[in-house]
Amino acid sequence: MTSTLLTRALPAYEQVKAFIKQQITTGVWRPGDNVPSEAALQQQFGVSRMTVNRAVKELAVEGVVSRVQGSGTVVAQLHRISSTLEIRDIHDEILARGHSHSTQVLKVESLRAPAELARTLKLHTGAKVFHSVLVHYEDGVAIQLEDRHVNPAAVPDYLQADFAATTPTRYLLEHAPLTEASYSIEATLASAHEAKCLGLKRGEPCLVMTRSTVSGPHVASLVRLVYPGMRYSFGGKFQL
Amino acid sequence: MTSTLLTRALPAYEQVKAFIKQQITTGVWRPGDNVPSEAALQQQFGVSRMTVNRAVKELAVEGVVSRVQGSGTVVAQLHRISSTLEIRDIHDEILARGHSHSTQVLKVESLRAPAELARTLKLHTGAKVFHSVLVHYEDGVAIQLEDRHVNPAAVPDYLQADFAATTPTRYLLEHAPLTEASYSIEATLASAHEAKCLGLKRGEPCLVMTRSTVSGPHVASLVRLVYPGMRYSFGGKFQL
DNA sequence: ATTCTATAGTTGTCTATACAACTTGCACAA
DNA sequence: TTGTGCAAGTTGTATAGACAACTATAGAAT
Repeated sequence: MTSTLLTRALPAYEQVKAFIKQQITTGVWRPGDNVPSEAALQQQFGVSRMTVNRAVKELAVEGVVSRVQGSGTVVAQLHRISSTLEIRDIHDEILARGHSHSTQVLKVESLRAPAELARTLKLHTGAKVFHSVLVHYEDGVAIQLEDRHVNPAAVPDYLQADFAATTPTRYLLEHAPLTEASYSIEATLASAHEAKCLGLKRGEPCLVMTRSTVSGPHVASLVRLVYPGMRYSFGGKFQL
Repeated sequence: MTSTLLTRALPAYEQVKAFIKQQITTGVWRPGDNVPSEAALQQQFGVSRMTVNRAVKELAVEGVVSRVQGSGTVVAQLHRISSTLEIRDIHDEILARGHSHSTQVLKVESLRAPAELARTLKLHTGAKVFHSVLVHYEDGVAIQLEDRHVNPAAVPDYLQADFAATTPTRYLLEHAPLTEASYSIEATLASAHEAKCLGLKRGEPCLVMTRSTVSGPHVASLVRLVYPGMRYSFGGKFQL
């Protein structure tokens, strides 16, 4: 019986990537320095150019190096913390943490859009807009206030959904395929109403994520997610 | 003279990507559905398998589809907002916005690490640690309080730097090649001292980023960046 | 019924080659 | 001096083929 290798041989392109990353992390190559051309690396490693190309191209996608056609490859100036923020159902998210999720539906209604809301949803002022307000609980503790406006043109049956069984996020992902989204995160103080819903004292800090999603031709949804500042944080990691 | 095409023909692999994304955004293929095999797409588009492979592989990296060797490709369940958070010098960042940057150095010192700090820097309690506190101004308005602890083993000459001329971030990026970093963002209230430094009223909300960086074998730096909540936000965008 | 085996189908890696697209520097002409 | 064009070097795209690695399934053997 042959012994099993604990560390398998890395694919050739991974070895090239590892070499380049090592040169950078050890400070041999510094930001702005030239990286050898594909032809040079090809000779050095004895592999085909396509293999070298894959290695360097992937490093470019990761933001480690920067390439210019016709000119060459250099070590990137700024290192990116590439954090992938997922749009996922808070129901699944809480269950994945091994906790229980419950929802309180505060409001499900149809209303006429005031000017600013109409602008972000690309509708006319006074157009019909759906509106839902929910509080999500993790093991009985309020963790998110979800105040959402939905474009009826994109999701006509939104008001018929049962938000005790299906979260608005899930309903939207299933009924309005996502094509585009943008978000911003900021710190604010809880308003009286928000504090009451989340069980906070007035004046406690909150993390607020505002997110708008596009589905096909429509701006489908504009949502304001309020998290208790002391009980929630966004995090990420970067590794060269 | 030949007329210039405004929209150039897309590369073949981009056309394949566009087709797949279109099937998803129009709802023809839903999350969990099978994506045709590379052989099938190869026939459909009349291109080589490598070209199809590139297209689908890139979509997998982007999180649009999910692949399993031997099994096949399916439309990914959750769509990711992939936001790249850059570690960059706040000096450059402010200048890039066309504003002026100035710095006030509040503290540059060496101290003995208390237990918790020592733990995160992977040092012994009581070990020597460098400490710097600065306030950064954008057009004269305080925008960031930077409270930083640095591992002398990673950056021995940190205290000799002139932080009026070079920001700590820049100094560290140049003297301690970055290999790893992790961060977390949360909302808190400004402490009395922080409020004073940033020119806020006590009790105003702040966005706090805590970040630790690794350079080679050392945990190089632990920094706490406090932003006035009303004047700063993190944002990002996703596009299928 | 259960387990094993062969096989077909799928994705992962790699090669050798070719041409296109772009940048840069240099020689040369106006 | 200025600009034009050329050549060399570099990255971008694409092909046809090959084998490896893995999965799922159907059929054979136990």
